Formats: sequence, structure tokens, C-alpha cells
Amino acid sequence: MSQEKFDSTDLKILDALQRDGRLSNVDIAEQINLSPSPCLRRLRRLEEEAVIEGYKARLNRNRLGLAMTVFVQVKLRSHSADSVAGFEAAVQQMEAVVNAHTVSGSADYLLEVVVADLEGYDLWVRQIQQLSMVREIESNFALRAVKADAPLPL
Amino acid sequence: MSQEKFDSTDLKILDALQRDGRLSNVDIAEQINLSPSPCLRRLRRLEEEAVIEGYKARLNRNRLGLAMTVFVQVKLRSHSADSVAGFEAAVQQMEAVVNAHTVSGSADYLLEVVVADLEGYDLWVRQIQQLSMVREIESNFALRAVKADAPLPL
DNA sequence: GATGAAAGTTTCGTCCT
DNA sequence: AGGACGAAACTTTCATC
Repeated sequence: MSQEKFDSTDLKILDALQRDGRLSNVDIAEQINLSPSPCLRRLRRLEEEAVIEGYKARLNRNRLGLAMTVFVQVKLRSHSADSVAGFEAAVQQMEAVVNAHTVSGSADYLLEVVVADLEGYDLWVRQIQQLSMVREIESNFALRAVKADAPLPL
Repeated sequence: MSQEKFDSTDLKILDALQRDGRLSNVDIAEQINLSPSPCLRRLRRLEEEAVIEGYKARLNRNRLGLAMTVFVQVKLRSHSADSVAGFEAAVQQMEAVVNAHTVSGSADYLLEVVVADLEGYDLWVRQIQQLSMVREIESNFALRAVKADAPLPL
């Protein structure tokens, strides 16, 4: 499970791509002082082994009218398999939820919810409160992003 | 600030790219039933206007030995401009912090911290506790990801 | 906004060290 | 393992409708 399978060359490729996901193989190769052939072989291997899970464009939420990010702590009524599965399925269906983890501490889940405004948030809260397995939620509104989607420390 | 500047074609381009950041212009055009020329013009405009902030590879944290994600609530001793600026500069320097927001509620900041293991977490905690402006922290360990880095609801 | 052609890149198979 | 070469495919850019 650790990174023993990855040498420093692999890590350089991954680091380059997590900073600019549209780099071509030639550009990566140049950046890490390797010729394109072995660089492409490594890249394909990293993709096939799902070390690279995919690529995505980072969009500016504010510019898109999604001005409100809310972190929501959720406590369930019961931790039966049905409750857990039902809640998680519901969360996966909700497009406003962009991240969701089970967490240690007093809450069961921590969700990151993205909506346009307070009205959108109200609509979403009503949805989640209609889930019978939800006991309690606590919302913390993001006021300002200090650091967003930074690269992983490789 | 709202999305009045973006028509449904723009949104389709953005949605395609947030799901697959390596799509070529030709592929996007095909996917949204537009010819490549106007599609590329729109894409470049969206990049120049920073609606698209960048592109990144999504990496599998576990495969890279970064098995531990922790959400940390931080309270500052004071909210003077110096304290705030100092704390935020420190957070931006710390590679383990991949996300940081100021939030409403009892805490001042919510951080997402990525480390290899408990030892790495301990090292990071010591760093943050050495900052004089930090009054108190509360850590919630992510036990399992239910949804990670999902596309924005466009 | 669509089409088509030219120029430039990228990818990828193959072979060699 | 890394490096080199060439063919095929693709992308971008441009002119034109």
C-alpha cells in the first residue's frame, strides 16, 4: 500500500500532472529530464494501475454562480447497515455534495456541499432532513477559501 | 457574478472538462454537437477568463502511501490582521494542507490535511501547535471516502 | 456557426543499447 | 530499464462559406 512501487521518476511524473493535467508526454519528459519513450511507458502504467484516477478541469465556483460552499456534519439515528447504505446512496445521488467522508469524532459524516445561494442551500437542507436516517446536522459555511485543491505532498 | 454570462453550450463544455480534463477540443465538440471551431473559441475564452482555473490529474492517495486524511478545526487566539495573515501564510506553506477555508461556527478555520500515517500526522500537529496564534485545534479523521472530488452541479 | 485543408504535435510501435 | 526513429493519428489554426 505504500509508495515502494514508485521510484522518484514516477513521483516526478505524478507531481507534474497533478499541477498541470494537460501536459503532453513530451512536455513531462522534458520537465523531468527523461526521453519521451520511457516517460510514456511509465505514464500509461500509472494510468492503468489507477494511481492516476483521472483528469479534471478545475472550475471557478464563484464565476459559475456557485458562490456558497458549506461543510455539513451529519449524525445518523442508527448505524445499521441499512441506514448507512441508504444515507450514502442518497449522498451519492445529490449533485450538490462534492465530497463526503465518514469521520471520527462526534459526527458520522462530513459533507462538502456546493450551492448557488442561501435559497439553494435551503432546498438542499430540506432534502437531507427528509432522510429518515438523519438525526442531526450542523452546517458551517465557508466564508473564504485560503487554499483550494492544492497538490498532494509527494 | 452569476452564470448569466454562460449559455448552455458553455456549461456543456465546462461539464465535459470537469469530468475528463484531457478531452480534446474535437472530442468536446462531438460530445456537445458543435463543430470544433466555435467550440475551441469558447474553450479559449473560458480559459482566458479563468472560469477554468487549470487542469489536474486526480491521484489515488492510498496508492501513494498517503493513507490518512484529517479534517482539522482551528481556533485562533486573536483575529488581528497579523494573526490572520500569519496563520494563513503558514497554512499555505504546509504541503500537507490541501484545502483550507475560513468558516462560520465555533471554529475559525477548517483544514484538510493529508499525511502518510499517524506519525506524519503527529509531526504536522506539532508544527501547527507551535504557531503562537493558534489557540486550539480539533482533529476529525476521515475513516472512509464516500464521495471524492465530484463534479460541480452545473 | 460550419467546413476543409495545411502545418505542426503527439502518440505509439519497434528496434537498439 | 532508457533512448532513438518513423509512421499514423490527432490537434490546432486558418481561410472560406
